[in-house]
Amino acid sequence: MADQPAPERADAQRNRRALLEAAAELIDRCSVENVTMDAVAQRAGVGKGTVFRRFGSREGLMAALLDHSEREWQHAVMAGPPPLGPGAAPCARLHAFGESRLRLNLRHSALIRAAGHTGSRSVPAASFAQLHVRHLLTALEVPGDVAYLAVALLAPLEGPIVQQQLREGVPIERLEAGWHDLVDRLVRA
Amino acid sequence: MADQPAPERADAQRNRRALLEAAAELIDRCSVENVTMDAVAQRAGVGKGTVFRRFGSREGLMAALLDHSEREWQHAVMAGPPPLGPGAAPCARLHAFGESRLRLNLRHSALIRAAGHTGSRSVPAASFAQLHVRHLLTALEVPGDVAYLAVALLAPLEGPIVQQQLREGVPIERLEAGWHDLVDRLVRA
DNA sequence: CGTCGAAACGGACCGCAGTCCGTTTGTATT
DNA sequence: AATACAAACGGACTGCGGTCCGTTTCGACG
Repeated sequence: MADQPAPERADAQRNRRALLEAAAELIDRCSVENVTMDAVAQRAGVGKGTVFRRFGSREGLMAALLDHSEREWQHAVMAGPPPLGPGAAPCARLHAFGESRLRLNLRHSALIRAAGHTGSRSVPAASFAQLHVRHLLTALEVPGDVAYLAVALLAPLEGPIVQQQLREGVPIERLEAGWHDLVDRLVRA
Repeated sequence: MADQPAPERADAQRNRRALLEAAAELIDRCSVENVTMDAVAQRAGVGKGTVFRRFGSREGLMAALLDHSEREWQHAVMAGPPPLGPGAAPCARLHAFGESRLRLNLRHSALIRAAGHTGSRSVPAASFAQLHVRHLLTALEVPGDVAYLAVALLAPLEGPIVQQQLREGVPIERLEAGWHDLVDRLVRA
């Protein structure tokens, strides 16, 4: 099999990198929501049309940015040190996984919001988290609809829900405790 | 204690109703995302500024619309026929509750998206659902952090998550089965 | 090295959310 | 009923996301 049908022209690739870099820089200077597409285009030295050609929409651009961080995290999960990475017992990994995911979703919450539904959890490297949890649950011999259980476990870690709770004054330690408790209850069958 | 500091002027109240009605009508004619604020204002026979004065933003308007349906549902839960309403055993009510909530979130998904974070679950009649589940869990003598458990149970019923699963081809019956299964596992302690 | 087609580019242009401020209207008071 | 003031109104205006299309550039091939 060949690669994707179109290997992408050289200037296009250069522009994409320039745009991502420009966006990242602008975002860390002012906040995510204050970065305009025009500003990104200008800083990258390209026309506005180019930005939209590459990323489709503002959400698309943010999603691309997210994707990068997400990949690093995926690497930490699949090849990093235990207990998050391989080498620890499935149960310990599951506990560590939730904690890590919780913090990740929190750290990127602004970006996640800006990425909307085009975000990491839709198409691309999509439900990596889901697959991983599912895998761990299987290893733990948890019975039942493991795929659904994975979704259900992950759901309360999502950015919007976590943020809402923090806004209501729930301390983050309690959210972590909740996660661990939830895992314990479901793993015991 | 008196009412809210400002009882709201008569014309203001009239305009609010007109706007909500206009919005509802336009939404059911074309889809939610095709309804513009100008159109709503025009149909209600008021200026655009008035719309924003009343509802703050497009999201605010959508949230107000949602709020109405949400209240009806709340009434069904608190005073309607069993098993959703009072009169059934707590366990049966909890099962019925999730199913009903799932369908509700699905039915209003477009509106929920349009209402963004200003939506029902933030400030106004806020986490009614959460309180109710918490109440039922307490009645069932489920031990632990019941407030967190309520959030965790509700999370996988949220619009975005449900829609994502449907998009992946999961049939809705499986989501319902997942809910019932989850409840069973958590209630057994 | 010259030619050619496809892909990328850029920026003028459009529609809509949201703001601003001068004007109008409702209501409390005497 | 007249007055006065706060609150509501309306629509011109701004800024940004997104589109469109004529022009430029890449790179494959002879």
